[in-house]
Amino acid sequence: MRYPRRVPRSGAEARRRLQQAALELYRERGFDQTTTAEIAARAGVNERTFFRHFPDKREVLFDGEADLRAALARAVAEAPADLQPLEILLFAFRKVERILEDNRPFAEPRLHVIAVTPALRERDLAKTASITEAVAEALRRRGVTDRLAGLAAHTGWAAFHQAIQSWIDDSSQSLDAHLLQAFDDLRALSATAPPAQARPGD
Amino acid sequence: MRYPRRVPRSGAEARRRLQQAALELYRERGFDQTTTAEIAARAGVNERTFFRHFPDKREVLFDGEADLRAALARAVAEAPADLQPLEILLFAFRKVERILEDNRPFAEPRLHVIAVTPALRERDLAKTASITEAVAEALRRRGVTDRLAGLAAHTGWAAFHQAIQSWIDDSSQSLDAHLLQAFDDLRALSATAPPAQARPGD
DNA sequence: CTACTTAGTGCCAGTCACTGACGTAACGCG
DNA sequence: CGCGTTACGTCAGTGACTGGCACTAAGTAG
Repeated sequence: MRYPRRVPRSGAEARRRLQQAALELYRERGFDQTTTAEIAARAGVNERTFFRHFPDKREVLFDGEADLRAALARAVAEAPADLQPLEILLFAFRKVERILEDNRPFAEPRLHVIAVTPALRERDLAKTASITEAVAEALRRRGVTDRLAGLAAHTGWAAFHQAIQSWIDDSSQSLDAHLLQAFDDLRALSATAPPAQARPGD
Repeated sequence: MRYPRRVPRSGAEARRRLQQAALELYRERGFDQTTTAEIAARAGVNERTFFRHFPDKREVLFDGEADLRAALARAVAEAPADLQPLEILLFAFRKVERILEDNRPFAEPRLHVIAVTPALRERDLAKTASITEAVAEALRRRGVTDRLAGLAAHTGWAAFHQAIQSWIDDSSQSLDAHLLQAFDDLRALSATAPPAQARPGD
């Protein structure tokens, strides 16, 4: 009787409850000190149901990354044709900022838990890599050279990541402002790039 | 009696045997289809001993990353004083190339297993992040701005990583040649960086 | 040669993440 | 109302990982 009868058996409902319960417990007593059984209990479902909705204990905090990835890939594809690789990325990041800004109430505690939990940081890095690869692929579809696409995606994401961190630390400015700042930094960095060198193979 | 009596009880010995056995089994039947008990059995030790040498089933393939991290940090610290951030990194990467080149016989199958195993790719990304952070810290110690250091480390590592991939795919050229190529690409990318923009906050 | 110390190991019991199989309750539809 | 589909509960397992304790092979001091 732990499951409210009035609630329709929607699946999405249990899913949301599990995510909420997991985030709460991870914050209260830490990721390692939380069992999947406890999460399920707080969400009012069976432990088995937890694993029907999420492949593992970590993934419960990483829902929606697929959406971000898809949105970024689409934004890259739709960017104006006359832009250079990094300009395309700046355009794309600015276009998906809203997804993060609207999600801040959930995103902030989530980022905190991830930051203090090695296992979750690992998963976060994997998600980042997945997104970066999707962005690189989107760039290639626009005709950007193979090697250059991967490099640009990594570099651009580094700036984006930098912006998000600054935004979390200093919410007095918008994420957009932090993003533009980060790309300015990137420009400064580029200005100090090492000069071309003679290669042994040449 | 599975443990040869002539072999001194050195610890390092068992450690090496476990690494070898793990790599073999992961290649033969896959990471997920291999149990830690099987690894221990092939190495001629108890399963418990496996976990005394390695914190988990993955880490057995990631020994030595700490050495690479330390070597890179040292190389960054010892780079000529008049270099710019990315020049410092190129200098540092060229200095530690040998570590990878000497290890190729072990590194190649290892990279293959990692490439086809999601769980191992995750751990690999975590190691990469750890190294990147150490490099950024080393840059900061040289007086590089906080934000710039992280950005430079990420960007530089992206080039290094790119070089390693190219090197694995095409061993006809040295790792050094691939590395110089990657940094040339980086320079080309920099040349197309988006121009400074007016920021709302200004 | 003995006693003491230290490191590396074997063995055992236990927790917990995760899975497969099977039965059941809640819908959606004709 | 019957009926298929979907989400869920229950149970029995496998395997990664841990703590505790005893044992054995060194080295070291006396």
